[in-house]
Amino acid sequence: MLKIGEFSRLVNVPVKTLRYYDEIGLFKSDYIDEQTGYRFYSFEQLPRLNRLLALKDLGLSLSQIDQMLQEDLSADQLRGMLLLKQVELEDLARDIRERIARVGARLSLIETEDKMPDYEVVIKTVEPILVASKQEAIPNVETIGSVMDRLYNAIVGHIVKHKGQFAGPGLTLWHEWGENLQAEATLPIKKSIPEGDGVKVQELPSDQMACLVHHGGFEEFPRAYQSIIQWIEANGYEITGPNRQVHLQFSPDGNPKDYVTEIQFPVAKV
Amino acid sequence: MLKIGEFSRLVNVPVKTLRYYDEIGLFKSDYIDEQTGYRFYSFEQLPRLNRLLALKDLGLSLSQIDQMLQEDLSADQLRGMLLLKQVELEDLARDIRERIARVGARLSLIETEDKMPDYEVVIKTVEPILVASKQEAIPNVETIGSVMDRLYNAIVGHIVKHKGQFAGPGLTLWHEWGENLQAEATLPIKKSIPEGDGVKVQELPSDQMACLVHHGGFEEFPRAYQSIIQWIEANGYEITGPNRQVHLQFSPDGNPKDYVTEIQFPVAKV
DNA sequence: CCTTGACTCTCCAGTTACTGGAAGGTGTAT
DNA sequence: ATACACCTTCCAGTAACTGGAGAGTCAAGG
Repeated sequence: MLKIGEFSRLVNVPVKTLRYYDEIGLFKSDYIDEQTGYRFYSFEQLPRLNRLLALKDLGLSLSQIDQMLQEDLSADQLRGMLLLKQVELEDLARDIRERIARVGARLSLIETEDKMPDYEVVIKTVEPILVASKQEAIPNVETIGSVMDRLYNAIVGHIVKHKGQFAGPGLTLWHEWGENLQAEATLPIKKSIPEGDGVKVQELPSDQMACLVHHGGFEEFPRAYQSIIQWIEANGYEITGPNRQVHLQFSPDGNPKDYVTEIQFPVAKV
Repeated sequence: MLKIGEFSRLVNVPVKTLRYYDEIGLFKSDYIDEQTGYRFYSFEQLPRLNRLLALKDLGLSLSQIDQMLQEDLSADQLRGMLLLKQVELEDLARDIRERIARVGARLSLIETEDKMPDYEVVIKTVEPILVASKQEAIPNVETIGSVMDRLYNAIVGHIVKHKGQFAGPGLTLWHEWGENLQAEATLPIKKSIPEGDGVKVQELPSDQMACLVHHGGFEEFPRAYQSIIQWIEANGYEITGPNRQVHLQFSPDGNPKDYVTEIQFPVAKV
């Protein structure tokens, strides 16, 4: 019989921890002196504790270990739990590899700019959203403003006509870049309304998005776009669809300095 | 101005979490209505929150993030914190790889034996320990018992002669295997005593040990040795010195069934 | 105007696997 | 007798939330 301190030294487990395991019933002392309350441990307990430590070493939680230390567990059940843990660990390993890559990307940004990056890109999953939308080609860049005005006015008119309810800030989808630029103006609505007037009603799907918030007018967009695209490449994602501009703060006659726009690119891990 | 729920949806962060960040002062709401206590958030706060989320994504703790969000941090300080995090993550990644390997090793043990292994091997660091010892060659295996008896008796005699105090169970070191087997019997002592009678006094160094506890007589040792050596190989360690047998429970005239012996091999990661 | 339902508030408890400390009892060596 | 190491219980704290109770707020619909 060993006192807790002796046993602690033998197995290299802190006294506090042994008392804790005793308390939660995971590993009870062999015998307790009723007078003094002193715990006593025996050598016969070593195999159980060693198995416990070995399982802990694998990264199992104490409650899982508690289950696995039950005598009547079949080899198949043990196998199952270990396989599960293996998968879990591999997921974790992947997570950490990605994290290391992200830290590296940020470090190299700091190296080049000698400060934190101007734009922060975050990955988030957007909810599906019901919208009324209208699409049109943009012949050349100067006309963007007027085309968008026209599109949004048409949609607003259509929604009002059908007594639809608005459900949030408008967002613009950009379908094709380069020669034939296609913009789709959309307005979220609460309930479906009939289509017509060139206005479509659709549910934008839930998707994983790389997002960036831009404050200010549209003339500074190129830098923002460059940042987000650079980030997407540096972090091992690829663009999987049309990007969105969410007009969080916007009014056609407001001060462009106050505009707040979120740029979103649907992405997937390469 | 957005209510907490709207802001929560916008940034994809649970309301509870926003309140928590507010409470700990990491990310305060822009304005609080004094009547209702409602929190309100503004678009201007998005950059800070996005930076926060990006840093969290790197695996930094909230208090580290809090520091990094201070405006007046130099690029060098940022770099330092990120480099630190990088090292930490790489350590963690290594840990997890090893853990995956251990889970794999245990799974293959279960595959071959269809149950948990008989012996559990644990890695622990042993404390340095002062011992009186005597070494001798073992001409052939049959004589082990008598030689060990003689060695231990000699050491006990020497310690008693110098009024030394015993400090724990004896342990035997095995120096050379195969042709010329060398055994060193040792007894821990509290304070140093003079050498003599062929008895050496030395401090066994602290070391990382692969350990296994065996209950019963010596005739079952081969299986125990086989288990521990197999484990050491399967888990990517190598043996770096003489192994020890710690005689936790032993008396020359006792019942061998009650013996408890811990077998320890000093090891290092390959 | 009243009700309903969606939101919001604060406060408290629980999560994991311990760790630290206080206050008090026990065992052994000098 | 008195140190001193060791043991006991109980309470608090860790990190980053999450869940729930109980109560107040707001907008829409009847």
